[in-house]
Amino acid sequence: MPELPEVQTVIDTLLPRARNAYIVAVSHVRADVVHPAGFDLPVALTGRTIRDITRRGKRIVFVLDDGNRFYIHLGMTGRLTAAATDRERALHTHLVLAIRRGATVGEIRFCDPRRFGGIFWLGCGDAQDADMGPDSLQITPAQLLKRLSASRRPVKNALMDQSVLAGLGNIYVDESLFAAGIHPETRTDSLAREQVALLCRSIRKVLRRAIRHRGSTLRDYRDADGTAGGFQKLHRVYGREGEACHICRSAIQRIVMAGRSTHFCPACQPAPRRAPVRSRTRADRS
DNA sequence: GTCCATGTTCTTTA
DNA sequence: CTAAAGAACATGGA
Repeated sequence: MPELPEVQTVIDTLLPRARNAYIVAVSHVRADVVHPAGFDLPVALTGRTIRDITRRGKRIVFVLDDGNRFYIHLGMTGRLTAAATDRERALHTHLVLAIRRGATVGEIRFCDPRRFGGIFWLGCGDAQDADMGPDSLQITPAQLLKRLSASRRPVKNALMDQSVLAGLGNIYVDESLFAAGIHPETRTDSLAREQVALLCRSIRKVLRRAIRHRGSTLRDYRDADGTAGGFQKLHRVYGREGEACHICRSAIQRIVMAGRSTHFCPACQPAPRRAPVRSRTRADRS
């Protein structure tokens, strides 16, 4: 469930309990969530201190006192929580860090039923995110224009691609396109410069607002304290198929793009004039 | 039993 | 060749 606002909220709630925490022990490691395969996480982490936790796209990056880093990706159903040692452990808990801060002890737990998430060791090298686009909270109109004009895909598909722009997922792409009044099937190479600039502002605005409301909880997502988010109540299109658009009262539509549910207002986000999304046919190429 | 789900990566197709 | 579409991954809820 976690897109940028949820990941940021997890970090914001985890940091007060984890910064400068000493890792006493590492347990409940499920081998197939650790990358690279076979990496000895207990050896690397036991006795280290967590200096900081930062975010890059949807990645939660832990910075250790020895200069090494690793990140946790929550995938679809991952949860990262701070819990009292004696509190019952959830099913599908795949990593537990026993920590001590001064006189306070506790645990950081990673739980992920579907196991689409994982723990990724980075070491201390540079260029640890070379395959990722600019962060969605920092993106500038010029950067976005450059990235989008490099492809001819529907804008929805391009925005879902983490190498184009890091941090957006299915919910916030739909919400951002609605905020910008752009139909998801619009091809990126047909977006005007001003549309891209508006989209850029919309993305940042939607994300900041979602963070303010502590993310969207549809089912699984919780912050590090176990608290649900509130932004799902403020979604304008996501999950609102058939309901009235808050702006124009038209019925919100749902289609499938890139294998994902895609929601938009047919009036506020007018369909592209030429060649919508469909794949090219033999006749098109001749 | 069916379909669907907040994500990423590998494979196949065009 | 590259770009993009599609399938696969694993679990649970409706």
